Amino acid sequence: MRSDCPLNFGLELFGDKWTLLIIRDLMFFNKRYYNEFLSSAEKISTNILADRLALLEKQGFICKGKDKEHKQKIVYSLTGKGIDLLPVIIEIGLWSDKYAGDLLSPHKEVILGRMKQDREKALATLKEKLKQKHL
Amino acid sequence: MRSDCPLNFGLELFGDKWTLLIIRDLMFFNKRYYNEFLSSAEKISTNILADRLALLEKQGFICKGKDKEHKQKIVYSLTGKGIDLLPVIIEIGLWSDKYAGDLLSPHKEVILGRMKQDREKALATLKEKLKQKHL
DNA sequence: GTTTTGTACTTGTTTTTTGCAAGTTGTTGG
DNA sequence: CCAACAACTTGCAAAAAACAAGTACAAAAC
Repeated sequence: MRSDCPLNFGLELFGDKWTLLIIRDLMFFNKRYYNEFLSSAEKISTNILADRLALLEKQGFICKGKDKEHKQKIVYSLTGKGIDLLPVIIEIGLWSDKYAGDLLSPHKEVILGRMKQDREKALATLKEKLKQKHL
Repeated sequence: MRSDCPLNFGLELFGDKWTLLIIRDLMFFNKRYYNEFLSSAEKISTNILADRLALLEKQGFICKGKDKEHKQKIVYSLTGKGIDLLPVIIEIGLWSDKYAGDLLSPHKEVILGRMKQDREKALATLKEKLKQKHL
């Protein structure tokens, strides 16, 4: 580690252009399989995806599971540590909503709109849903 | 841009290991000069610092000013767009506070403690102070 | 039951970014 | 005048990312 600063601690773990996008896919787009992450809009390359999934699992943000029906499939899901990144992701979203102008998807309002109305409640509701889906 | 997702928008601008640390130095450590950023705990290298300062200015997160007394010195300060990254930085800090265990500086509690007590008020107070110092 | 497809990767190569050391240009205090 | 300072720039080696292709094994199709 480069320092004992809390911000730096987080940045060393997920301060790059890809890691939080994988978490987002798990949180908001209900993606669970390798191929689903691969086909996201940002077009992550396969070696980077494999690398980040391994790192995320190693640090305990996500965990791997077996699929009952399809033995060859591996199911990825969030841990509590991963779910707790929700406020970080939401704040980045809110900042972008303020400064990106009309460059963003119109669908953003579904989530961000509620956050602007009542942040604490909207966060709590979303976190509960994530816990039910993932833990 | 890789996509029209709000999270991705933010990550393209400050999704790396260094950019937010410079913003942090401006926000919490009252750093204003090139050499001050250079001497932070994380030891950024000089070419990366120059590159990030140029990017941050280009995107309107910070602005360059002249120092009255010392003509050779350049003063960096935050814009409103930069100040609005405060919640993002705080959320990363709160997350780290929860998961880093005892790896973090004890000084963290000065800021993070108040955030846990009354987030909205603490954020508003800090933002006001930043506006007075920078704008 | 054998070929084909699907899924989760790995490997190799090129390009880009980072990290490190040193050099450059104008400033200023003595 | 001159050494130290401040804000960079430049050059090069190392690491990481992007791109293209290949592999191993399960399952579906024929």
